[in-house]
Amino acid sequence: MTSQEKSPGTAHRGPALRGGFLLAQVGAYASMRFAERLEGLGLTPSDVGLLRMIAVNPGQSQQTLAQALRVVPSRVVSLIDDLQAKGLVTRERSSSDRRTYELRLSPVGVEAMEKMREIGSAHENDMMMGLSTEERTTLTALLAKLAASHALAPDVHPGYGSRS
Amino acid sequence: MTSQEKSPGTAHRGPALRGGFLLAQVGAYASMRFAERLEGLGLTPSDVGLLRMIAVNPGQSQQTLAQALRVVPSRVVSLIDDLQAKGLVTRERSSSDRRTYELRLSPVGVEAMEKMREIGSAHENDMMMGLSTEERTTLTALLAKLAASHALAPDVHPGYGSRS
DNA sequence: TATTGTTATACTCTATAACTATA
DNA sequence: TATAGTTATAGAGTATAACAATA
Repeated sequence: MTSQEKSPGTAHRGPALRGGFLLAQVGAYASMRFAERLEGLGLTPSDVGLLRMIAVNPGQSQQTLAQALRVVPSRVVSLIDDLQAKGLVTRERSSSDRRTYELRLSPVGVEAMEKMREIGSAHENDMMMGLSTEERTTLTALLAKLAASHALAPDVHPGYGSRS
Repeated sequence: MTSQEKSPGTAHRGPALRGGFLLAQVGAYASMRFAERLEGLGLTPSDVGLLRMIAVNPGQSQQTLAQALRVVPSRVVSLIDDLQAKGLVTRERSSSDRRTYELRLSPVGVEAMEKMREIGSAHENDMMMGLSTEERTTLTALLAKLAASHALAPDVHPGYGSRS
């Protein structure tokens, strides 16, 4: 009903091809919108992921983090540098192995996590706006199933680097 | 059933928060896998999107393309430079306005489109592997609904640049 | 004077490799 | 000798701004 000129481009390609593209398209859009919301907080999506990893597993070393995120250790350095400069994360030399740091959220970091949760909630509502409650549940379940079938780690966004 | 140590991180956060993250996570994964498949063809996901826009609307100018992709014109220059260097796209001065080029696929470009279609199809199957036929249909429909509700252009992946 | 395409430039992100301190 | 973290450097990707040709 919308094709006025000769332009195809709207309704070509069968369902066999659309799913992968839609996944990438909607996913990139979701990331973009989330990043926009975070700007107000002075954080990037990477920061958020990192903070969550630290919150979930306090005392972790940078190496451990690098492996979990599938990122090069030097990348973690600058990421944590930022977070520390913002006062969200503390680095403390481990007493058992003084080569490593123990990473923890500062009180400010804990507050930031709370704000992030609110932002995440608003983002979720905004993203899902067009779907009914039941549809949201279905979509989330299907996405979770897909994530599981590809062995995607529950909390790791594969967008920290290009390292496989 | 998988939480062995004290580590949470698997089952926290209610359904109210997971959808947006899953969208971004699975979407980024889909993009990554698609990019990997394209490497064999010597193309990037951007190239593919561009080729498709040109295939759908032959004779377009670079400006038109830049607007459709929401990218700065200079970006289109280097993107098309690449495609032309690979022999996939032709630039021809428009006879009505000699400032502009008319962009078209070369015969090689048309062949490449065919290979891309195969790659896309294989990618789709791989991505959806974990879902039944019915589930795939449901997921695709829900994603399409989401895309429509956010007014995402049917064929434009929002990943060409940072320009809103 | 306005528009299309181009070039030159700079900035951001990320990886690689060499280095220091500790084990 | 091996490992954690760091620094320096380089490459890719992308935007901005100045510019030439055409309108």
